Amino acid sequence: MRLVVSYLTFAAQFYQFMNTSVRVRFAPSPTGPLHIGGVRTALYNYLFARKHDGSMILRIEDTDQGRFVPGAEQYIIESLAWCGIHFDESVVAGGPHAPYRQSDRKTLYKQFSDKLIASGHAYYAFDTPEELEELRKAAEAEKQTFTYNTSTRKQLRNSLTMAADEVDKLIGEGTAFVVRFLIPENTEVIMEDIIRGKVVVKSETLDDKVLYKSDGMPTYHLANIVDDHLMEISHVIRGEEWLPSLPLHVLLYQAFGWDAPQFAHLPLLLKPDGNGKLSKRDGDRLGFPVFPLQWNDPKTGETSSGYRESGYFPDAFVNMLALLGWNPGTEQEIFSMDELIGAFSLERVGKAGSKFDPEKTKWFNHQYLVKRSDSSLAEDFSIFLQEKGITSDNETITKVVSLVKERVNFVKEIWNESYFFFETPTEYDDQVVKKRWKAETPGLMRALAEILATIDAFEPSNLDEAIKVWIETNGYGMGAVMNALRLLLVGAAKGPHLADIMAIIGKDETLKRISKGLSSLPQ
RNA sequence: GCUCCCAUCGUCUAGUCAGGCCCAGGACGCCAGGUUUUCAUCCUGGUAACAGGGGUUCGAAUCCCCUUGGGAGUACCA
Repeated sequence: MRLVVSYLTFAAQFYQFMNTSVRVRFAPSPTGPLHIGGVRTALYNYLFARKHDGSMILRIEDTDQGRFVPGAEQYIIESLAWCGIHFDESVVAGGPHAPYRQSDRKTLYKQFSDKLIASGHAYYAFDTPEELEELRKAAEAEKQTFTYNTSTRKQLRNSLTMAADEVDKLIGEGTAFVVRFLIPENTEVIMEDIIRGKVVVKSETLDDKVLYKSDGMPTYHLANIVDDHLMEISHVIRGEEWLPSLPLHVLLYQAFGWDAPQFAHLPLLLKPDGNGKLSKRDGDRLGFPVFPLQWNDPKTGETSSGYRESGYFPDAFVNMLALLGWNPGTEQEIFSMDELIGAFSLERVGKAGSKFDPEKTKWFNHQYLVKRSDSSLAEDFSIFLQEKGITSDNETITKVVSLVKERVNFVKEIWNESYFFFETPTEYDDQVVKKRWKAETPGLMRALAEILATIDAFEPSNLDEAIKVWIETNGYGMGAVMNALRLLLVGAAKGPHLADIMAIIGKDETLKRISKGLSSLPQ
């Protein structure tokens, strides 16, 4: 007969009824830069917390001393801050459950490991990594997988197979040991996931995971459960890669006699082409950032590009990420953080992985760029101008920005669409010359220059009117005149309305460009 | 291999829980046309999907089963 174990305790359900506060955590490991999948997990946690007036906690899970990467923790904090994801409790802000870095909580975990041993839910194991490695290899040679579980633990060196005094002796001598969880036999672990529904696993397919390492540190599994319990986490929202660990975690809560939080396992972010989890290499290969901020690896010296440095607005980036795997069920696509908070629900998170689309990400940035005020855009753009050694007044830059912003996705692209406002053309596009610069054009341009010279107020409306009258009076073709004029003023077949260009560069510059062009182009 | 998860246009997705309103809607991309003094924007239109097979049902994208495909996990990593 199977013993049915369900983590779905009444208390967990009561969180809703009792209006007990929602408390969620983002718990990254500082082993490198946080990639956009991690940012999305943090974002969903944040949206959920804010939506329910709950608390958002940042906990650093650095129980693997061998994988510590200097700067990674700071990177994570800075990245999330850039995204507008703020924490109520964290290594920086502190909080009622401090410390929030697991390495700083090290001494805490042993008592919980001991407790599990005392209650018979865990045991000591003395097998060395080398011995286990050998067993794995041997199994692999026979196309099998070695698993430390019900079927093998009776043959291994642990407190299940050894006499109590021998175990005591070994430990007393300082022999290295780990603590393993004793997976119960013949049990069905029944789990409830907010996104996936009911998931059932037979306990004998699970293995006796290490809870406490020989270096005196807990593994992720132990530390995670202990801290989530101690920190009173109500909902665990994390990536789908953790789903296979859920049975263990549920069993752990049971072993401790604790109420488990509710779980929600998010679908993964997949590479844009083909299949598989999005990775750093995909970004390099396909030319888009996979990290929020630029990252300089302290070990390899390698630099990875970031969304911030690539010119993305944080709110556009967040908006894009929010819609990857979640949707509001309406046709709205542009959301501020506050709107996301209002609309978000875990029930509307999909189950299937989402392929990341760099093109749509650019579209989002375009939407935000167009929406941004001309003056704030001008402020950003003037930094690019300064770098190019170009000086111009704010009013001009603002006007220029307003004329070209519809055409670009990024602030840095404004230059390509507006350089001719700041620089006199030095060369003329061959194709355009061929197409627009006819034998009669020079005469036309000279005559036009004379007309323009008589206009004092270089305003778009005046210019349009004067040119129109002149063209109509003389029976010229609008295209013949304007395209040639554009060639002289811009040097290419591009740019906004000509009168707007002339009004901004002014009368002197306009006339100068015409005469300069006339002297360098064929007569 | 084993365990678990997943499956609608090229991509993100609506619709699936409560079967008919769906010969499947929106967005990105792409293509065409229109507006325009250029380019772009913009507007209009188009392209394009229920993985396959069985059931259940008067009726299935929606429910069930199988197959196929994809993903994740399988460490003294998280």
